[in-house]
Amino acid sequence: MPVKLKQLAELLGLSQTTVSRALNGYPEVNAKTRQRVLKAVRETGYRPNRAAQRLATGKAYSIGLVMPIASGIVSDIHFGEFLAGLAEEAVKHDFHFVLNPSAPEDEEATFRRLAASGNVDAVFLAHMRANDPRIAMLKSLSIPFVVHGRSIGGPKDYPFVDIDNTAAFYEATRLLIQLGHRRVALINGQEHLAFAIRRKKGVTRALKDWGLDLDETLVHHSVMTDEYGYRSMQRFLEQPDPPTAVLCSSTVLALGAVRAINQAGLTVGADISIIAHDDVLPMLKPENFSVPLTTTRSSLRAAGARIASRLIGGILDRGTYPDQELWRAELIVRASTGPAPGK
Amino acid sequence: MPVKLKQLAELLGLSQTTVSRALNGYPEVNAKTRQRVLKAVRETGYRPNRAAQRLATGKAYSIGLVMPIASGIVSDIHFGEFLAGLAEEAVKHDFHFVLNPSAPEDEEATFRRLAASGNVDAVFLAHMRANDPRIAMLKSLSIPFVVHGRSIGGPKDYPFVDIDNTAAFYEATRLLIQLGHRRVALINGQEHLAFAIRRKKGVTRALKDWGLDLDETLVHHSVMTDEYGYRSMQRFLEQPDPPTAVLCSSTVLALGAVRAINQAGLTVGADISIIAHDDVLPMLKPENFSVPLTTTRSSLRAAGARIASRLIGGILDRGTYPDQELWRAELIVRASTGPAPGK
DNA sequence: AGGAGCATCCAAAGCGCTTTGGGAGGAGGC
DNA sequence: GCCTCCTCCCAAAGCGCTTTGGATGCTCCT
Repeated sequence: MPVKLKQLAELLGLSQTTVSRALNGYPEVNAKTRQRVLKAVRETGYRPNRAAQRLATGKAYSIGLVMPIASGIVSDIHFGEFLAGLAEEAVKHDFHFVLNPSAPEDEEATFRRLAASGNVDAVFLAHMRANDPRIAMLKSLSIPFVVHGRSIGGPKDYPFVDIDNTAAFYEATRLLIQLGHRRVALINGQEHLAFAIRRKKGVTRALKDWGLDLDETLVHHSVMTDEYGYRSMQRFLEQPDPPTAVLCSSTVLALGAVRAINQAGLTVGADISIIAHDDVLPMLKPENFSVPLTTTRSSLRAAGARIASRLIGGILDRGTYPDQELWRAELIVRASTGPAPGK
Repeated sequence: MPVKLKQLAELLGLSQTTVSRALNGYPEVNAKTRQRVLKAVRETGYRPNRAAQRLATGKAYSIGLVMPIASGIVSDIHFGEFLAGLAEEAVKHDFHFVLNPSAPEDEEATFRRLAASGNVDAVFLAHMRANDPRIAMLKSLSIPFVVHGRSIGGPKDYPFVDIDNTAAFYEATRLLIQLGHRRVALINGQEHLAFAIRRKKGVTRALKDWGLDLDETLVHHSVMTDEYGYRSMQRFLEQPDPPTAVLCSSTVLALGAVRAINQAGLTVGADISIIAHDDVLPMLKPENFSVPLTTTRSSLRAAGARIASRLIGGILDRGTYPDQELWRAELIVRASTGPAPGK
């Protein structure tokens, strides 16, 4: 039988009120008293009963998740990794999840139901598209949220955590150009997703800054699986004037691309340079590729943890966070990039 | 402001006790009264406050999930699909999840903490191995659980939902034999997993029943990704006496296998027959393969939903379920299977 | 006729926290 | 020396449900 607040108060010769206030950081309690309370908590192993807190405060201490289920959609490896980050942080604070599988067309209704149910204090949003209507919707539901990624166009004032995709792919492309590459290909995520749009923009801009153009036939958009990486690369190589370098939006895509390259009898890093974005998936480390992969790195799990942290912080009124965070990806050079052939 | 039990009771001219009992199916309430109550609930849209129920009953109304995070491990597509099934059912009953990411070596501690926290009423267990120690552990923690899959060896009396992997692959193999195939290969899941062991057993047994042997060089175990399906098939085809038929433990593996076959200039269903196990992944339908795939089918999402259903039923003391369920997979013949070449 | 026994309902006591509305006592101002 | 104003603490009232321990009639038996 776990110790309860009442017992703790008796033990300390204090009222429940004071103990509760000491624990929740209210100012009207003597510093010395607070110390005594905290010490007693440590010794007794007291943990407040979440059910009681929920009832008393009206907070749900849980966060809502709408997980997309549909044919084309990413219930993929990236989602799992992100979820792990979210959960890692949530479990520390004893937060629950309400998982709502939802077909894309029902998503709005799902969010609405979720907000109305009172079962969650906050939600998070991902897979941002251009002019994503869900941001305005969540605002109108007036439920706290944090977006993973950013929309393009539409309202600007919403909380998000994103990486600077444009900059990351700009820098990656710049490196390739500096190495002498002139024909650069891009194997990207699905065309409607904001991150894919930005990455393409980064590539385009870098090429332009050096007086080059992005050849549209060297750009493929698809679900980010091994399979599509392979197919895309294969088609690039079939072209009369194949690229000497390729950027991949995921190491998963790169896996397929590398296979296609090898199969064509070419060597990664010599005949074809490759840079991939690395979400730091534990099962697919760029350094373990037969030719270690040059990458733009930013941990998906860390993003999940950060978003959970911000959501939870907001709910508990603790800590202050910047509203909009744009993380820089690190450009890590390994062996898959080299001078363009013939330079 | 949602309507509460008290208001509902006043509205009906009844006590809270009676209304509560009417809603929770207690016998000491007149049938007519119960009907009145239910009608009022429908009209007012009353929904009991979960926080209050949690506090009053001591139940958590939530189920615990330990999600494996580690290099080799499946935070893969199959997990997402299963999770969707779980969540689909849970959301119907207003159940929450407590997601615990955990490295395999910490799993025991995680379960222990989870059970002790009182945050969950039940947990579920997956990725069964032979002699899986976690079953005994969960029993000793005396927290309700349902296993997805079955162990091999060890205690027999625990609740599970599994498919009859042995039978499924026995029947698939039998079909191949009847079609004249004699050299049959198997691209399986990881060797230590119970389902993989059983599937191999099914193949072995079928071959044996027809006086044939399973050639160990025609059996590969790996994580079930496209990539490994491709590699395995490629290696089979390089053999001096390649198989004329291959069984895959997942459509994901089959995807790679098919690619390897095509690339070798062979035709699926004519030169090489292929049967895959189909978990009914929305993004990978066997009927959409260039040559539609013959499969043993059993929906992973349905299994998730069923397990959630059983866990929730157990918590609410509602409904009775068989303790151990062994589902039969359906063998669905499509175009990827045909007579062995030269027959 | 007098209970026993059942069916049906109710008042009130929790569940374990947070929060409201003071109250005691000492410091400081005049 | 009196009043005001903090500082620090407390008692008690919820939060919205479930459940205990009766109460009240009625039927049925003997």
